[in-house]
Amino acid sequence: MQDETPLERERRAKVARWRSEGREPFPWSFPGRVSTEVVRTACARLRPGESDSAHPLRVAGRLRAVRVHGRTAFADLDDLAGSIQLFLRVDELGEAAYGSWLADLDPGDIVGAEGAPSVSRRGEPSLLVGSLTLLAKAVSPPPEKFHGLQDPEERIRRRYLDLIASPESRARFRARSLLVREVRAHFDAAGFLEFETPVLLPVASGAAAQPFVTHSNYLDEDVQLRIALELHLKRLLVGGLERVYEIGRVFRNEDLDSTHSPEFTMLEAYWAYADYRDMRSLVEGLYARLARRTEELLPDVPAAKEAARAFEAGFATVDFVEELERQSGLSGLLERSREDLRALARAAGSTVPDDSPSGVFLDKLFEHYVEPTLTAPTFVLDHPMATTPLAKRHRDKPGRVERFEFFYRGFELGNAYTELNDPDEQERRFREQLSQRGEDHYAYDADFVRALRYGLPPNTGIGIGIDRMAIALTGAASIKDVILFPLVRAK
RNA sequence: GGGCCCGUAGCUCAGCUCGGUAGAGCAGGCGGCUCUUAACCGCAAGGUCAGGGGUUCGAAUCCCCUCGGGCCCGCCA
Repeated sequence: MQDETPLERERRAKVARWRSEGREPFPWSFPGRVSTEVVRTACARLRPGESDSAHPLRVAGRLRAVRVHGRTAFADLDDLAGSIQLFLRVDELGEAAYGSWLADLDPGDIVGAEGAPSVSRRGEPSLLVGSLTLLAKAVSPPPEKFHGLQDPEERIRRRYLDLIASPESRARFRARSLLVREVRAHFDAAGFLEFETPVLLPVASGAAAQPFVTHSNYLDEDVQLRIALELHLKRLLVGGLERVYEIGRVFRNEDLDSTHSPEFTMLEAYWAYADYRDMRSLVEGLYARLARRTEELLPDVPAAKEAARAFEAGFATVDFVEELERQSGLSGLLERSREDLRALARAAGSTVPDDSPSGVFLDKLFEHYVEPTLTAPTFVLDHPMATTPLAKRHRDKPGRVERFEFFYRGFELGNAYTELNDPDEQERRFREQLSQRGEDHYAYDADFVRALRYGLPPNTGIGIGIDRMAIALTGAASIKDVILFPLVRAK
């Protein structure tokens, strides 16, 4: 065996011994198994020292700690529901079986146990084991039982070890999965249809980001991985599907840090014959629901409790320009020249290039003066036209678009517009974007513009970063704590 | 792109400031123990100190390079 450690050699010897005794160390199944929670429930009726041998139960999971006291032993068995203490006695198992088990069992082994629910004299719910079955030998030892796996690199590269060692990590990822289910339920109930649009495209479009490029042997052409879901979902509205959404991976060839990942999960939804005010109501309901659910899923996590309280109170609403002027003490921002805005952004510490459009400087000012203050759930409304090329102009406020972003704990969780649906204006804005960039991988999606010429109904659309949603609700410190396998360098 | 920090046994960590033959706990081995829960007690074992180079009589420790990682700042609408 390659790179076998002495510990692994020892454990393989146990596998060999097991086989030589005619027992299978990797059997096929363990029928009739219940979760450890069922055993706990059964134990709740018992007093310390009692056991219910009339109603045996079968559990299966991973052995964590084994505590041997001569002719009695305890072991903790973990499953997804939690854990239960196994209570092993010579009196129950017999000398030979008991001795053999203690010789050949190791922490990390996957075992099945059958026995009577019982409560130890010290009051610990247990299973008084009548028979044990090895279900899969752990040839490699698990991480340290008390401190777990601490090395942040190993926790990511070998996530299975992190999940074995950290109940918190397991609970967080379980919560993420169930929250995504909740998101789907919310959109489904509102009459939306979920679709899967292409990942491989001739030209990635719908956002300004560096794409990943790969090659199709069939076409003998380079293709790009999508950077957004928007343009294909809007094509579905052109086609008459009216309410559509997708939860899918998008790819941006950029840095990995605590809030960015080169591949991340985006929800986008488009809703025909509705505007951004309708979308606001939908989002408000969504987050109230998600926060409640998070609290159920993670009752011991303070951030989950805080979120439940925060979103129960609903969202605050502020106007982009009014709030920026209020927080910064500046005035007349919409009337100021680009040079003036650049100077203000510089003064606020931004180092974006001098030739950036004026909207970029406004965004930087907002990030600097306002975003850190947006700790409570807040909708920010009606951004300056210059910051937002793809939204429809505001029906009442000159120089603005119909847009909202929403914030919680100081960072942006989503972004919605009343969407632009004029094909000629859309084409003009794409061309402007191109001329600002001048790089061929920003070539625009001409067929999308062609689709709009056939008539895109008035609609509202939203993008929600699912990873950031998970961070905000579960209180995770980094996007790496909510993405199971973040991109790492090959070793 | 800039700055700071980390890499020692399967795992969790000391040792590095001030150079002198590598330390502990967990896990594993052997022995003991019939109510522990980070069980406990005793004995023995376990190392390419990330890799390479340099300084030195002598390097885990000082210097240089490389690899991998972390944090902060900047950039990424």
